[in-house]
Formats: sequence, structure tokens, C-alpha cells
Amino acid sequence: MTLPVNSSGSTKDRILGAAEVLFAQRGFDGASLRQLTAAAGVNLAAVNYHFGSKEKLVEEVFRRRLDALNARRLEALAKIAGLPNTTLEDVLAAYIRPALDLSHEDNGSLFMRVLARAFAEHDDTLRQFLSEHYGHVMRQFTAEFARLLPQLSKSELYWRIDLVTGALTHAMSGFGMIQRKHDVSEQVHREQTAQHLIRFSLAGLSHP
Amino acid sequence: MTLPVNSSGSTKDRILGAAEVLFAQRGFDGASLRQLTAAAGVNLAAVNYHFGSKEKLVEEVFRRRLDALNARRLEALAKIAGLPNTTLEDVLAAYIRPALDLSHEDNGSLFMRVLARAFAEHDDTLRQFLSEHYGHVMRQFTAEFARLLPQLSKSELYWRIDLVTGALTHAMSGFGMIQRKHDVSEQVHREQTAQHLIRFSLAGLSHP
DNA sequence: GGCTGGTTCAAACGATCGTTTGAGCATACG
DNA sequence: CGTATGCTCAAACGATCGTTTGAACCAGCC
Repeated sequence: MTLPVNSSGSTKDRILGAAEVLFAQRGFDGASLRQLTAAAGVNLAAVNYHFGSKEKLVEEVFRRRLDALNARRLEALAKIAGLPNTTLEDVLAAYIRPALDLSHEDNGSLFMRVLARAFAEHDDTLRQFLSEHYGHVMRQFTAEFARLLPQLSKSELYWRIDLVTGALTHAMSGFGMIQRKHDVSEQVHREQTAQHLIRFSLAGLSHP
Repeated sequence: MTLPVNSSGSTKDRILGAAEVLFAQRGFDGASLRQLTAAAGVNLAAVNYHFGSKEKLVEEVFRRRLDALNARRLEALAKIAGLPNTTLEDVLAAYIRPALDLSHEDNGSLFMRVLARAFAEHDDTLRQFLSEHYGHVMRQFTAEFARLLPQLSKSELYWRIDLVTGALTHAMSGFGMIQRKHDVSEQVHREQTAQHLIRFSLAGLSHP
């Protein structure tokens, strides 16, 4: 309906910004290039000129944010991994906090919705793309979880990590009913969210 | 690609069956009425004749399964709610097992994918429809959780239930990496899944 | 038989989609 | 200056979408 013209940055950046918003709001198929280019204030043909196709644009939207998220998670993990006094809570914080931080920068919270949508769509090419850019991070965290939870069998550990992932995806994408109250600052709410996620995951991972 | 013609049941039922499969595979927008009617072996115009529109068909697909799921959950809850010796595990079982049972009947497992997709789509009309057909069930379970977890504040309880919901949705919709091994029977796998979900949720809900 | 109400059918409708085209414009370089 | 290069633009392309149409069919009933 409304057509807010974004007039800052290069054409390419304006397209990426508008794409992130519209993909989160209406999905990859639901957001048309005409809506997208109108919101970005650029010509329709600009998408195919700068990105080659709509599908390539989708991948670019992912890569830009996912690279940043992966880098921060691995950086946080590197500081604690393998140390003798590292706790499970530390590893969970290294996994969760970068995602929450990203959610509150720029249009980052919208990106988590985009990410959750990609999980829901069972599009194979997109899942393969996610696996390529995501797999090695999950593997490193899983290895660290395994070190700190030696009493769990491999299958038991996978199950629990899988369920933790579900809870995190659900919470961080804003699906749930929990919304920030108006009398709570964003920073306070983010910290509360982190505390809930970490303590919940801690209990789910380490119960006997 | 393949066009398996389903030739059993009435035209209406064949459409509903094919819709459940295709909506789960390609999403509500991704599955076209032409693919759908071809798979069902009926004429293209049959959808609008029997259901009025594609959107009405989507609602009908939901209602059929959701009514069954709600009925079983409430039935299971009614047997234990309010009793003095009821445990948290009993309530969780009443919530989780009907969904798992449904997943292994007919095309039920596909329906859980459809349900998860509906969560991902932020379509307001569909969310409102889900809230109407789902809200009272969640309210009854929440009341029972509150009774068995009196030490938790209301906000704390909502948070934990929200995260449990995320884990369940994730697991039951088949997003995760956990797949049934070929040497495990379906019944055994279902029981293992139930055990994992219940024990994980138990730990997440009741940790100090 | 004739008629009726419910159902199926092929065909077409208008709208919207992603993509392509070719002219137009601006800036940089010889 | 001329010309090459990178980018933007309006316009059109073919394809596919959900929906509508009107004829055809087919029971059951008078």
C-alpha cells in the first residue's frame, strides 16, 4: 500500500534494505520485485541488472547478515572453547547473544524472521545454501557441547540441540506471544530475553 | 513434475488430500490450483465450485485437522486436569502425544508442516483464524501449568511455555535434523520422540 | 419421455509475475 | 571534442496465476 521511498545509499544497498523488510513481511514469493523496487525507490530492472535474478538477490540478503552472525558467534566461541573452566552457560551465551544483538541493529530483527521463513520453506536450494554457510558453525558449537556434556550419547545430544534450536528460532523470530512491554527499554528486554533463552536451554540440555 | 492421480473418495475429499500434501511441500502461494487439481485428478474449476476460493480451501484444510487435534488434546487434558495427584509430565503428555499421534495417521505429518508454515507466514487473517481455533486450548493448558508451577510468576510461565511451543513446533514439523533411522520402526521412533519432547519440556518448564 | 438440480468440463478472462530490451543519460578518459 | 562505460529508465515479453463462464453430462423424479 504505502510506498516509502528510501533515498539513502547506493541503488544496490537500497534494494538489499527494502528486500530484507519485504521478504520478512510477505515471504520470498509474496514480495514482488515491483513492490520491492518501488519501496527502494529504484527502477524495476535494477534488480536484474545488479543481482542477475530474484533468486540471487535472496541469496545476497542471506549472505550479508549470515556472514556477520557467523563471525560474531565464532569469535565469541573462540574465546572460551576448550578451556578447562568453561561452562555450558558460556557456550550458550556465545551462541545466543550474537543473534540477539543482531536482532536489534538496523533491520536485523527482520532478518531473523527471514531466516525462520527459510526454515519453513522446504526449498532445497535455499536449504543447501544455508547448510553451506551455517554448517561449520553448528559443528563447532556441537563439539563444544559434547565436551561439556560427556554423559550424553551422541543421539541424545543431537536431540537436545535440535530442540534448543527450535526454541531459539521460535523466540528470536518473534513468532511467540512474548512482546516487549512499553515500559521496558529495549536493552532491558533484550537482556531479559537472553536470560530466559539461556536458562531454558541450559535446563533442556543438561537435565539428567 | 509427477502427476499422481488420486481416484478415491469424493471430489471434495480428493482436493483436500492433495491440498494438504502440496501446501506442505510448496507453501500456500507456491502450490497452484492447477498443480493441486492435477494431483487430485479433478477439474481446475472444482476448487472454486466446492470451496468458493483458494483461501477458503486453505481454511478448510486447517479446520479439518485442527478440530481433530484440539478434541484429542482437550479429551486427554480433561482426564487429568484439576486432580490432586496430576504431574507436570501428565499435562505435557496430554499436549504432546495427540500431536504425535496425528502426525502418523493419513497425511497427518504433512499437516504439522502446514501448521508450521502458517506460523512462519505472518498473514493476519490466517493467524486470527488459528487464534480462534487454538486459543481456548492453549488457555486451558496454561491454566493447568500454572496450577502445577505455582512458584513461577505469570510472565515467567508465559516465557517458558512460549519456548516449549517453539521446540515442539520445530520438532514435530520435521524441520530439525533428527530423522527416523531405517532400522527403527515408526512406532518406536514415535515413542522415542515423545519421550525426548516430554523430558526436554519438563526440564525447561520446571527448572528453578 | 421431459425436466431439474447438482456436478464436471474445456476454454477463456484479466491481473500479476520475473525477465529482457533498447534507448537515454551521465561521467571519465583519450 | 569524441567515445567508451556504467547505470537508469519506460516499455514490452511470455508465462502463470486465481477466477469465471457456459455448455455438457447425469443422476432422480414427475
